[in-house]
Amino acid sequence: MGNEEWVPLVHRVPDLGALELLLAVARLGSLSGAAKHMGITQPAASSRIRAMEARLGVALVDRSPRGSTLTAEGALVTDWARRVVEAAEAFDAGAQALRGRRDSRLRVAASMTIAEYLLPGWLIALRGQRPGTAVSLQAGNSALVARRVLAHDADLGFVEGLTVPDGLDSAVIAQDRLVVAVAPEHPWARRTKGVEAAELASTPLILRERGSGTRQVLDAALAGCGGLAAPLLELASTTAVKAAAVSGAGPCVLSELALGDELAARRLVQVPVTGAALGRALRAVWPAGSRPAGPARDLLSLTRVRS
Amino acid sequence: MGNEEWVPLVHRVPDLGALELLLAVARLGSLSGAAKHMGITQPAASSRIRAMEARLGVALVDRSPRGSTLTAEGALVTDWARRVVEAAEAFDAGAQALRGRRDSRLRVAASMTIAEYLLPGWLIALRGQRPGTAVSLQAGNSALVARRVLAHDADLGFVEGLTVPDGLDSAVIAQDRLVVAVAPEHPWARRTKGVEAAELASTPLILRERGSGTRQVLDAALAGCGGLAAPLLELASTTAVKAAAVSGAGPCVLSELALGDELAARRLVQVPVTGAALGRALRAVWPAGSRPAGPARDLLSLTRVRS
DNA sequence: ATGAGGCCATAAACTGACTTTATGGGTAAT
DNA sequence: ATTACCCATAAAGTCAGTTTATGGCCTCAT
Repeated sequence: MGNEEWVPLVHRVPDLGALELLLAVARLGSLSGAAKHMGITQPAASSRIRAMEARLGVALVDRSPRGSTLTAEGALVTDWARRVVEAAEAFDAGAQALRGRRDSRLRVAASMTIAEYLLPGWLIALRGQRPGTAVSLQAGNSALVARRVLAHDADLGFVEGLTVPDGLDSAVIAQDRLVVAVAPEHPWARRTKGVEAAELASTPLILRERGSGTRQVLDAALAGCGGLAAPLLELASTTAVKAAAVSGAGPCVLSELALGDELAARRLVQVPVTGAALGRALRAVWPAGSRPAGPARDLLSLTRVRS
Repeated sequence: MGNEEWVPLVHRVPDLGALELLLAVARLGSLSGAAKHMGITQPAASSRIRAMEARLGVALVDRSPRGSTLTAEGALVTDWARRVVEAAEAFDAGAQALRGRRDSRLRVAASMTIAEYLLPGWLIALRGQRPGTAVSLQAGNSALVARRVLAHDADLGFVEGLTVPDGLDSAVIAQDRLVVAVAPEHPWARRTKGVEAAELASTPLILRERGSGTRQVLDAALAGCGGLAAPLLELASTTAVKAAAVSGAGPCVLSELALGDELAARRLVQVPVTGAALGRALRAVWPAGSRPAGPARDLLSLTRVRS
């Protein structure tokens, strides 16, 4: 992250409106159609696409008197643009949930990992099938989630701990797994067989602070190996942990959900672990006895793992 | 994708500059520091953050005379913003590679799936460790990649077929897997045991067009089960296939790389397949005999799977 | 062929969001 | 107290993106 000569991204990447416009052009097959879809005029769309092509230095669309189609490069750029726009949609879904504080119809409480990585996608899906639903979101640790749900301050909760808090019914919605990851230069990156649980337990690691769900699972999994060594670093956020590991400080342990991007980009390399169960269930929870109904049931059915 | 009343995303999501600024505030702990980092003045940063808070309806930062820290909601929003910015960085890395046509130092040819989903991440990593390297990218099917590499029009190629084209050396860089996915309402979504290869082979599927690497692997894997039934739909792009499957047209088969987002958001549900090997190796290729050197070697070492 | 209806490009005037410049008030450490 | 951070506010400036207005090109149906 810490580059010397940093030119802000904004000057090199078209803005979200332009990317969205490009997607519309790809889908509708014409600039004027895309313009209408976006609520702007045709010359505006033409100018924006042209500006984008100039900035990227590549022709994106083939214009013809009966429509516009993507060039080969345009198709590739559009695919990358789609990922940006989808991330923006997830941002929007989360932000909308965060905004609707008291008065909304479905109130959700979720642990950090779930709120960060899974909920935005679910909310997009929920909006797709029940467009009217207003959702509010409260994020915090498992104890907070349990308290909210029990007090009926939330209609549905999502937790990632090992145990279900008392007074709540639950359903497993996904399996998460803790993953050990190191920078590509780290000796562990070249290990064929990964590491034994005992070696992992005796190695100083980069971890989330004590009390986080992640830390709790790791403690429990390595209890049989003499417990965890003193941490190398203890950081407050997932991102800080990743950044430290990427910079080569040492091995880190995080949810595979949180490590997806880093592993795909090879900024970090996964190290297999033998002899310890690092899996954990992600659960939806609700007050014992009362089965979720209405919007809560809709969301639950979107997330529930079938088995 | 086809909503009735469509308000463009731009009006609901802050622009990339604002998101980037928010990340800078989170990292540096002050508005003025973030402003300097972004090359704007402190009042501009203050105003932008304020505008973003007003738009989202949530306080994002706690301002104090000795710095600004994120609120709890701000931390969550920042994590979502980070995903948008990372997607934008991937866009930029890809776009830069696309722009540098003839004259650049490292010329890469890659198949569509790899160019879409993996290369941008690798290029970000490459830029991180060799900032000066200019990369150009050509995307196409395996045959085109092979031709480019053989003709020394590309220094390094990436293919996803079953076989390595003649005259090329290769290294496996990752394992990909074809995944069968259906809309959550589809009967297969509730199957406990997934589907048998024979049943898959006899079911009309939504597929990429013949000749794509994906299609080729699927044909080969199901050859033993009497071959593939006539496709339900045959579409030209990964995105079109996903859209058709999401809308409930039927089961689709795509790379797990392409399906990541849809599976996480539960727009599609994965169906396990028994009795067929749907894995495939993703390979880097280069002219036989000549081991990659210089920037090509750097990129290769970033992507290579350790084993 | 000829007119109608698509599509896209260009030019000029307009608008507003974001910016800088300029200033003031607050806290903490020397 | 002085210095050095931090942030907020107000007013003036700037530029990208917009609309309005127009024209050219192609295809299809009459």
